[in-house]
Amino acid sequence: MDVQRLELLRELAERRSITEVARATHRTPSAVSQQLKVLEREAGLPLTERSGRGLILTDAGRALARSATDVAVALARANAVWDEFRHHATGEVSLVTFPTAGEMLLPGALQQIAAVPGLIVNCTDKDPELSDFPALTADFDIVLAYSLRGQLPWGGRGLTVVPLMTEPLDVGLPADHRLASRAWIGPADVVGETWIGAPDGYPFERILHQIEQQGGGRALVAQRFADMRLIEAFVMAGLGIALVPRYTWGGDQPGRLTLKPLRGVDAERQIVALMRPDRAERLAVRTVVDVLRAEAARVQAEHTSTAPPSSP
Amino acid sequence: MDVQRLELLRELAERRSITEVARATHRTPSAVSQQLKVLEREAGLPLTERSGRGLILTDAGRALARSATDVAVALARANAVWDEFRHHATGEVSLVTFPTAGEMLLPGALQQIAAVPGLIVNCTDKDPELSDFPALTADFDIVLAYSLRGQLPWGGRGLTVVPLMTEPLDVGLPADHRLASRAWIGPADVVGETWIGAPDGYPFERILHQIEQQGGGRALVAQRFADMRLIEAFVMAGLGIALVPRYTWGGDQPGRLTLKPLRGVDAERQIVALMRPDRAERLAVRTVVDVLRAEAARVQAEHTSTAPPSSP
DNA sequence: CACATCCATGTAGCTAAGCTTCACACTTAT
DNA sequence: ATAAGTGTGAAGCTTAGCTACATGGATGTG
Repeated sequence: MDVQRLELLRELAERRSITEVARATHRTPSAVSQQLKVLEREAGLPLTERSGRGLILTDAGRALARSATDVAVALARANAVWDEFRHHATGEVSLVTFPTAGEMLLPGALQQIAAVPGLIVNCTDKDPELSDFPALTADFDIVLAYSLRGQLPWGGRGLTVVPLMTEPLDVGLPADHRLASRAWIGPADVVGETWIGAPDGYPFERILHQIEQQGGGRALVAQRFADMRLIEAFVMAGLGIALVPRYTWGGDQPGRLTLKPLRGVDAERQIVALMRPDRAERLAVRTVVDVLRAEAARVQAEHTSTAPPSSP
Repeated sequence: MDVQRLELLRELAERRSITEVARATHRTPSAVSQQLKVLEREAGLPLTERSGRGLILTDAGRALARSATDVAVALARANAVWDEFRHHATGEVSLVTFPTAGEMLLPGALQQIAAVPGLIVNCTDKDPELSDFPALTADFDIVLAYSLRGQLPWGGRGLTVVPLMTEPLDVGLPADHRLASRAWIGPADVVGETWIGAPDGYPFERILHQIEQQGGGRALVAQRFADMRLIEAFVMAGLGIALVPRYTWGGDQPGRLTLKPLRGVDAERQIVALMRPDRAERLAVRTVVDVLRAEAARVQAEHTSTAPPSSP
């Protein structure tokens, strides 16, 4: 019933391999194996089973790992208590983001965080196609993730989810496009267009499918890019139109690219912070998340009041 | 942030002295002092303060101790999880009771518990006058306690309270008493009587005061005893009347002592199991409490159906 | 006022838990 | 078949945390 051992079991439940757990906890695989063995002996029943050259957890093992999370949460909360007593959220916080959210939120957020002494935030970006968002919570304190409405991939995993904002997805058009003077756009207007899409597996594809269904036709996807800057360049060159997140759009080249809201299709993405519940309790982590929420609200307010996309 | 150390701090919060904590945890005072020192250094601010030759906790220390309880609860719950997987509540459970509840509940309960292999229950009794019920939870897993309605002494301490039963307090009369044929009794009927009371400090005294207020007079308390058997003997000898818990009464001497319900006065006591929240999570403890609840319900049902005190 | 007592806390040393290193068995890919 | 991945075991070392003993204040008591 030692906490360290329970923690190891929990890591094993997430990382599926003793070698990975050892790497993550800066230990030898042998040490991890020995500790899990002790835990198993204490428990009195097998917690793991060999499967191929790896191993998997038994039902008992999974159940114990689940309650190990509660222990970790309580422990992290205790830690937060004395951080609050000292009035400073200290320590390092690691964060991954997908590119567009990072561009939109992180510069402003980190400027505010710089004012907090002793709080260090390490940011990285990862391409959302390659990455399984929930899995990243094992290695990062905060994972900025997005999902389209209706699909909620991070429900049953026991992760803490903090919504930051919901961002409309508009249609990006070159300034000289035939639809550039319209206030908004419906599926039928654009179903025949040439599109600059996202690679397979990106959730944006689902919206394109919706457009096809609602509009009654097939959208021609000429190119598939992950980088939004690249997509915008293609649109401005007149090589196609694309779905563009409204707030993320820098508005860099006024006159060469305009955004039109899409009606009749549920085109929104929800941007959230994803965390392991114990890490979410850390005062340093909570502080960063609060700043992110405020920054997201600021961005959203700025766009809705000053610059509706129909009349830039 | 080690759990062992947090546990020590929590013990210190309850026992107010390092020596006592050392005794309770089977350690040397020096060892306890060293560990608390480490914890203090980790926390970065003082957790204790010297006060006379002892010491007291600072605000930070108390706050940390509180959250240490949550950690202990989570840990105990994890422990219960694998106990449930093994389908047997094992281990030792210690229990204190006040005499009357012990007589009423424990024999039946322990007979049932004997059927559970590996579950050992150690019982003791303590006189309720001498004992501060909440304080006993530091040394016993389960504390059987009682309180009169309205007064709830175990509210803010963060203890787990499981109600077992509410027991009416009747008036015990000798069989040849002038009121022995009445179906029930009001305050005015008995305010002038000679009473066999409880020692000062017992909550029963409050009910006697209520009777005096409602009845308009003064009750003459001839003797004060704590032992219920003794009180009953005095009543049967015609030396006075007394408040007798209805279900506790053995009914030993039919015809020599009768119980009459008291109307117009809120004469009930609530019998509860009092536990430290982490101990309450242990499967073995929960099992014992469940048996106690069932036994209490059985006793109550038996009395209300077969033997209303007005017609024995 | 000295004395005994009770408390917390330091110092020295020992024990044992938990780590690393190395070696081995086993399973899958090339 | 060889190589590279997996988890596990035995031997040894490091160190966290304990005991034993000694010390310094604070509180009663002759």
